[in-house]
Amino acid sequence: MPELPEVELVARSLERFVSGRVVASAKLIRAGLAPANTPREFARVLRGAKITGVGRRGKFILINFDKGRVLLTHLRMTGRFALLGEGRPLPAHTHALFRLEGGGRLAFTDQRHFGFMRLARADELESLGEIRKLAPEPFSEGFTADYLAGVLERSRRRLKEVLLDQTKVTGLGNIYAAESLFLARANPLAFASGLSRRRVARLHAAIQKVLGEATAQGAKAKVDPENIDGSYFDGDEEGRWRVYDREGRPCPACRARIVRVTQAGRSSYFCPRCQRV
DNA sequence: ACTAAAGCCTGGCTGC
DNA sequence: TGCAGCCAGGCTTTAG
Repeated sequence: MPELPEVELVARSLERFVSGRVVASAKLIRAGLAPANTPREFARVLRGAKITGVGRRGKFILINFDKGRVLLTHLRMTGRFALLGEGRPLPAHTHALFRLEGGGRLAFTDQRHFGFMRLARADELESLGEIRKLAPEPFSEGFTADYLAGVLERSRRRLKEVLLDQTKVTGLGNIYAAESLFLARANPLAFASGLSRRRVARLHAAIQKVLGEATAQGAKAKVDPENIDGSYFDGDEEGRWRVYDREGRPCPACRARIVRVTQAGRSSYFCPRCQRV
């Protein structure tokens, strides 16, 4: 159920735990996980392939192999990896399994079957539909306040819907979008094109602050190799988010009650006083 | 081109 | 307690 900071943590964890390892055998257990590949191709290409590094683009994890191959993985809501020691039972909902030379297995599990894999040639990565359409990374040179202003100006949708559109801004999901809007004191229901230039600049800064802080927290997290799902928070859930999932609770800034509305089929949370339309 | 709504799945929680 | 209905941090596809 990860957004950019969680995906980043999963990528870094995989880098740490399995980079340099060689796949002894790979099995696509649920073929629908990787619709662009056949289970046979999956097994054939990955057998003997060495994991040379693990990266991230948007919410996609990129597992790079020698032989010029890359495995795109999207966790969607419930995808996760598990590195299993010898003799450990296979977790429930395992949809792909990689046996590693020298011992151990890497399992991809996904309770809700929303996750996605695609084995591709590294040289075609940028041309793949999944990657090509993505907006600039939030911490790249391309993601400036000017860029964001342009995107918002041209949209007829409401602010939060644009923030969730990965072709406009990458990495935000429902939670960090809500938190970013709160920090920027911007209303999720406001029309994107109506935002003042000043507020766009605040929103741009808020997105980087929210994602940056979460990513930094993730970098310090202790990760269980058997449960690589990007979770990094080990504190008291109360107070974890400023507005997300806090309907009826006091706004941390002004004590007004947080409101929840349904927007594009998802919950949006905001402070009606701090985040006026 | 753009946007809105339905659809993909399973499981946990809520309210009757 | 049993169960229907709702909800879940994502994205694609279809329809307009």
